[in-house]
Amino acid sequence: MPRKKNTRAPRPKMKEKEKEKKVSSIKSFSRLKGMKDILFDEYRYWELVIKKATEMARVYGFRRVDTPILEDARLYERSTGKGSDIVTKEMYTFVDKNGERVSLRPEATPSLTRVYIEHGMFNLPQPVKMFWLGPIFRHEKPQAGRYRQATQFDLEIFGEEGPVADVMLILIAYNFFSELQVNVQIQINSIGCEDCRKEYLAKLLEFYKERGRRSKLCNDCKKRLVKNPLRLLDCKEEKCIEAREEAPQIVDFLCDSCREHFIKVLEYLDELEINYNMNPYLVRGLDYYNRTVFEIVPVEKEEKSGLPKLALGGGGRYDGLVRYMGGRPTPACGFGLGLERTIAKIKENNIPLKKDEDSIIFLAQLGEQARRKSFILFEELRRAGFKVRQAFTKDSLKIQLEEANRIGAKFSLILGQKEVMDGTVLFRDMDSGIQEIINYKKVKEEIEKKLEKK
RNA sequence: GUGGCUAUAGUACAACGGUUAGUACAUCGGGUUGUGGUCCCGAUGACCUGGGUUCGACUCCCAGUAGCCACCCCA
Repeated sequence: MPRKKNTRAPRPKMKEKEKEKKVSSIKSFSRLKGMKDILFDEYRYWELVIKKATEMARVYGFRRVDTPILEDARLYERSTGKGSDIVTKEMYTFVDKNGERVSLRPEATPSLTRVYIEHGMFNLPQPVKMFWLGPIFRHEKPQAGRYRQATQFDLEIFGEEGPVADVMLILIAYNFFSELQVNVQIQINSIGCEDCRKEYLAKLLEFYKERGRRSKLCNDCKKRLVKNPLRLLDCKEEKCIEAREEAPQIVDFLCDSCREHFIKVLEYLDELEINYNMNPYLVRGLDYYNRTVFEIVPVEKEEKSGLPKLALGGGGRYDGLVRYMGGRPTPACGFGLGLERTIAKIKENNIPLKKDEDSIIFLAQLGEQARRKSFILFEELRRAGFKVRQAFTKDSLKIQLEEANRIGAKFSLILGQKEVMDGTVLFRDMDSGIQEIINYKKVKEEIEKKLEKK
């Protein structure tokens, strides 16, 4: 056949082109706002992070629990609480066919508390330590590090009152990040128990009501003064920050047992050499917290950051929740941390991922007979523990070798008509391009030998 | 919910008020019908939607939508 000249392909006639255009203008779908697809290479980061989370949880004796993504809306309204934005503004809530109000879970703790109660886990040896990992949903405006579907790694300890539990959680979270080479600091505070907080709140209100002070607050804070005065403390408005400087601090109002608890926590953290910062303004947005609250924030390398850093995780103690949700009085604490944000940090730090695999052996085939034989050989090698790859759907050797190259195969085994007849296999070293003929029956031994040499 | 920025092939970017909207990478094909990575040649493939200004808009204006970012809040 004569060589094709570089004649131009005839342009499609206008009509055809228009037709095509019509076809392609059919509405196509795209992701929902704030939702992300995780594709091929990206997934390697996920494997890394999930593996680390699993490992950390297991080492410290946490056992995995999964809960449904959909729950009774009231579960969250009661536990997370109407004082939180999560419930009032951000929850995905629907009415199902039976008229039940159901919600996509916005966080893990309520479900796990439900699990503890529903399955009578107070009958298990205490404490009960749960490891949970999965998607959560919050209907917010998406932004850097904020998605409507996010993934959390969450640990909860039920039935342990002592400060060791708080510390263990903080330690795990801290190690989790350290070992992923993400530099973090723990922001920590104690918001006391119901009793001491009551006293403190009274003082706090008194303080803010002093002459002129209230009028200086931002509008949100004026509302908070009535609804949720603790939250005055972590307002980011400059004037509110100014105002709080002189405000009474809750640590000064802790009752004896709360103070002792908090001090013990801090002592442990000192001994464990965990980088923490006692932050008297940290209060957290959920209703159920008491005593220890903490957040995990990234430590930036240079002074590149403005003050508000995205928290990578947060948690604390919620001793009253189990009872409040209808269970026996049970002390508890937990934390959740965001995997998307964690991965973003890992990427930011250019932490190299381990190479996918080395010493991949690619199996190429030519012709129907050879393909069948390759299938068998492939299974044999796979069972023998070799990292084999193939492209049996392809016919052309060229394309198969391209594939071998793309995935970084060390060697290719080529099996064609000729080799089938001779009972041999072509062995190709992908770096050098050197090939040799080896006996089909001795393939495994030969591969072993070659791999050792490398 | 409020505000800012952006919108061009699969991706990353150009350009222009006026016939064929460029480049790189990716993809596909060929040079090599049993040989990849390099090289060479070729091909496929895009102006977010609607309105306005204009003789003429991908370009200018407005709106919508989407994306990114910030505030709020949080993982």
